[in-house]
Amino acid sequence: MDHLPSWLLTQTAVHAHRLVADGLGAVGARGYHYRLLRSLLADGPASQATLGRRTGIHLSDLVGTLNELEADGYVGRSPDPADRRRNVITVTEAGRERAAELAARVEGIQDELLEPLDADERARLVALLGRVLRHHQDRTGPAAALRPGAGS
Amino acid sequence: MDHLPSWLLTQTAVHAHRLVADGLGAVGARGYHYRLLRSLLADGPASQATLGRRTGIHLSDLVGTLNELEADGYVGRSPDPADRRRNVITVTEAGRERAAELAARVEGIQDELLEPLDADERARLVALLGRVLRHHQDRTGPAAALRPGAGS
DNA sequence: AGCCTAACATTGGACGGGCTAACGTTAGAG
DNA sequence: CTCTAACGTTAGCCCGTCCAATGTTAGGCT
Repeated sequence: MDHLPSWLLTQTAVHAHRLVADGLGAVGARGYHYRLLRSLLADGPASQATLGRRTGIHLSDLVGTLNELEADGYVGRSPDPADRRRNVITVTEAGRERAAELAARVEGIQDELLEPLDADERARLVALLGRVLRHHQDRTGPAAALRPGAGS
Repeated sequence: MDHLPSWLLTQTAVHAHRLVADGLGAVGARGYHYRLLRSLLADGPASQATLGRRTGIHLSDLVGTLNELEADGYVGRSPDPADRRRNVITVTEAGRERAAELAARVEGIQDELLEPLDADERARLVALLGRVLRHHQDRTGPAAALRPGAGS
């Protein structure tokens, strides 16, 4: 059991996830909040649909998460005048600060997570994981993004 | 986002998990089934409590999972004559075959998961993950196992 | 103009893995 | 003989992921 790559990966991820969830949970946030704020700041305001594509968060989950962020005043939801189907999501000033706060916490957690590894090893691990991840994203990721026209 | 170790780890784990879940799901099994059968064959029959400690599966989840395995005739649940609090879990012959079936599937999936990596890189990844995992297991694992008397 | 398809936002639900809390039973130590 | 602790079970929560169905709006095709 303890040498199966899939086991190692998922179990280590459990710990990583717990660290992050605890770190964010301590200030009343969770992963989705961070992901969304990040994406909004990095790539600008967007409709919920495009936001979902950018972050990989399901549309149905976006609704609730944005409700939370909106309730706390971190994002604004305004109907797109050019296309009334869309809600344009923007980050407020408070959201900017919130993003910085969460980013700092998440950043600090990386160190805790990789504590037993030195800088070189960390880089190697990141590189290896990156390759595996990209490989599988290329198989299922884009397909999911273009879901409707996937088959063609 | 795409360089944070915790992100890489959890996202890659999502893919790994999906591969395993699909592979096992195709024959009506899931991760817990495999874990339990493995542990029972490797380390022998055990009570549910010790089984939980060995596999890291929560006692409350064990109940249902063992119900499933028992219903399919893969394990037997018999009260321990020496300690009537305990249920001794044993693997049936069908369970042995089932374990082999699941092991084969899981084994095959490792290749799919690590496809973009050569043998050397796979070994390195496994080694790095193993170290990180052990590090965190030593911090939270035993504490969880000894939960009741943890503080003392 | 009209229709029909597709994109959009939303709701309600499911699932798997991990967890907590509570309860009754049984062992075993004091 | 009592009191503590381990055991099994049930019920339920959380987070992240995903599916199905609904109603609305845009836009292409005819």
